[in-house]
Amino acid sequence: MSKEELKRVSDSKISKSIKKGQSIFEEGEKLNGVFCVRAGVSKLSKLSANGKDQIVKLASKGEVMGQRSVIAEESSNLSAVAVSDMEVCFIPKEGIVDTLHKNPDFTVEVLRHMAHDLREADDVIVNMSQKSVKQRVAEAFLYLKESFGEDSEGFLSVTLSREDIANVVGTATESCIRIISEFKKKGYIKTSGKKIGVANEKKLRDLVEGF
Amino acid sequence: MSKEELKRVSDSKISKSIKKGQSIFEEGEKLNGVFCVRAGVSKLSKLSANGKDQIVKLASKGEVMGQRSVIAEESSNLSAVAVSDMEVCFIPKEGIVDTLHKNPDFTVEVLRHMAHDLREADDVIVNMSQKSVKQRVAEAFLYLKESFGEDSEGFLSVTLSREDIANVVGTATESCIRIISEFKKKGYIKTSGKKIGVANEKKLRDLVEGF
DNA sequence: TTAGAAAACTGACTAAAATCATATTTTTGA
DNA sequence: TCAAAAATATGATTTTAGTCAGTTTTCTAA
Repeated sequence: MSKEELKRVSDSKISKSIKKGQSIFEEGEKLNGVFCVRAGVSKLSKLSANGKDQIVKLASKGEVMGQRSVIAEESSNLSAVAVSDMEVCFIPKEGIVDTLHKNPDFTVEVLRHMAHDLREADDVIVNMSQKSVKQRVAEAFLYLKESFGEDSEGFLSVTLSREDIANVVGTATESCIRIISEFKKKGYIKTSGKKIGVANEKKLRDLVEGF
Repeated sequence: MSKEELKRVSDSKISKSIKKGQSIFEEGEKLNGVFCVRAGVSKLSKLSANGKDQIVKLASKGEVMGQRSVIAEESSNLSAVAVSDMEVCFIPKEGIVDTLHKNPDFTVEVLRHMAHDLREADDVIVNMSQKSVKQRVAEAFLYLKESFGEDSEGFLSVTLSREDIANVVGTATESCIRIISEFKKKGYIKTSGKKIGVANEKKLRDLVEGF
């Protein structure tokens, strides 16, 4: 499109407000379109057999949710729930499938994007299986800082509950809390209410690298 | 293409023999084409910081390796090593990129395929983070049986070393061996030399589901 | 504003898996 | 065919993370 065309399509649609905690779509649901995030952050998660949610991805402004399912013509393998108040717009399936077949450049663009997502997914697999919970928590904070930025006081712009952080990392909430306490005590991070900020990026990085 | 066109392109190329254990491409390498597997099985793995390989995918007949990197125009995030003697053929980048822009149906086909891979990757992430090592080992055997079949005597067609199995599952080799011994003792699997066969599929399935 | 609920936290204990050490078996190449 | 190397196996121990139980703090809605 790519950027321009997507923007045009997106702008033409009515944007919808979603309150924090509200669901956008559910695992198993048939999606008849994709959702573009205009503002706010959504968690994309999958329920595991033991009843825990695993957060696979966080989507923020400019990102598209549900395209995998629409393209593969499968029901969604993930649920999307707002982590903060959001603005999203909806693009119906027909328009997309149509464009995919008519505009090769757009399709290649989408393909590239998905190739990138796949690489990220590979990286997550390796992290999950080869790194300790402590390393993964450290990495999560670095990722949140890098991807969503921080406010004027150096706190992460996205505020996740401890449970959500645990679900990103793939660990028990209590374990996650313990590690957060430890990091705080060691001065790697700082907290203010629910807000968390990276205080010593180098130390966190060293930890992730295994030092 | 799609099937036909891919086959045509593929057939026109010289197929190359790869001996078991030989490398096809390395992590970080720039690929100027993709590899189609004609025969045999290859492991696609990524080296983690602690020096262990994580096997992300096993590719067999009909599967294409390296397309993610070629499409995203990035160097490969994975290494490919033959797990058995193989026949592979090489399709140069140019031909692919060209076709992608000229043949939208082909591109959509590739896109669908990648969407599918992405879903599988999401599932792996959840398994890795939410299931026990024992469950993952059980799942690995079921996956190997389902994906690559078994011989006339009921042994898995792909023979992986214990270390490779451990690297698929994301665990220490010793832990993997212990679990294999346990499964054998309980009659869930049978072995004959290096060969492993599923002996009680139901029990393995129950274990994966958490019973 | 305040009671009740939810989230965050802490401690004690248990279970799972990694690590280290070493033995045994299998494979391989000279 | 035989010695060395690699793979497989097993035991003992330690580390890591999960579970359970209970407390404190924070948030929320009547």
